Amino acid sequence: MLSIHDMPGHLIRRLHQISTSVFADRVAEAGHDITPVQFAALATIEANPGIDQATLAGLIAYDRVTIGGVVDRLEAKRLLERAVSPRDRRARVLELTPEGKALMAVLRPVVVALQDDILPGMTTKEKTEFLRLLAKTAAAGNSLSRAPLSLPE
Amino acid sequence: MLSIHDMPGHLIRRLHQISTSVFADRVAEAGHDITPVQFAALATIEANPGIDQATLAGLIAYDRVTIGGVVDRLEAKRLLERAVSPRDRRARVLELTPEGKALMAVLRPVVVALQDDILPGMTTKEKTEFLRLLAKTAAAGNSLSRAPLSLPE
DNA sequence: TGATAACAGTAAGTATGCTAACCATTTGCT
DNA sequence: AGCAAATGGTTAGCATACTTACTGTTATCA
Repeated sequence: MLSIHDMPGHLIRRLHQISTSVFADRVAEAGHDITPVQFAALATIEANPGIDQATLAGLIAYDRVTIGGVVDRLEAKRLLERAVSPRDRRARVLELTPEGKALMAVLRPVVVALQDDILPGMTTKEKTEFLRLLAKTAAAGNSLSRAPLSLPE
Repeated sequence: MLSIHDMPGHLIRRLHQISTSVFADRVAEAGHDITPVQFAALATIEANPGIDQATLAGLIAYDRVTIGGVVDRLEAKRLLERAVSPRDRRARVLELTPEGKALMAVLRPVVVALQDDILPGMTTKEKTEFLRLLAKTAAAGNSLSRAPLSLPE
């Protein structure tokens, strides 16, 4: 009898829960209030200034509606600016504000550092192997997700 | 420069996203409308009739508030019954209804079967190793989570 | 050119998954 | 017994993370 506790789906959820909890703790310790998706959005906009919301959603694998809400909140925090695209009046182009860039400069090392703490209880070797398989299966299952990763051509 | 796409936290979220998507697809194909946490709650109540909400929350590693809402919806669907505990008037004891039991009889094999599809792109050997490490790290990180797994003594 | 399909964004609605605060009840301790 | 602490549940509030449906704009192609 396969118990809930041994099912891959349940274990993945648990690990995700641990991951987001560690993220929240470390970011709060650093004195900031940013969620994982907000960080992902800011990092992607910083690397792709002028990106529109739909492309951003594809790059970080979220649906457009969720990203619309995330961008709302980042705009309210004055971390980014949103403007109608001059090339396509449907689209909104995004840019980090100076405050957004300053926050990323502070937060990026914090977030990079905490990545090492979200896979506890494994040896370095095991961690490497786990990450290899994790990347492999996430890539293989991409199209199964509701909001697949979509890189612009 | 560690990109978002290579960070463990992001990859774990992606896999979780794939996992919940596969779950929703398979359950919908079977003609039902049950979420992962609803299934976990029903399975745990079935195995522990008369369990109270707080203990249930601990067994499936959710906070009490979330489980309160999940139980609300399962009660509204007539899949379980909630009653004041005769031994502790604070607590609510939970039991599956006949409909709840019938649903579990149908759904359990579906959910067990779909577990095999949420880790695509890996060989059988890799899958086994991945699951071993997944269980290991989820156990090691249990206390880091906001809602740790808590087994009654 | 003119219909029509595709696409960007948003509104409304639902379910998770939390925090903080609160009430009622029970437990533990003196 | 009496009282403080702990516990079970709920309310309110917030941020994901979706679905469906709609508006407005752009692209396609007959």
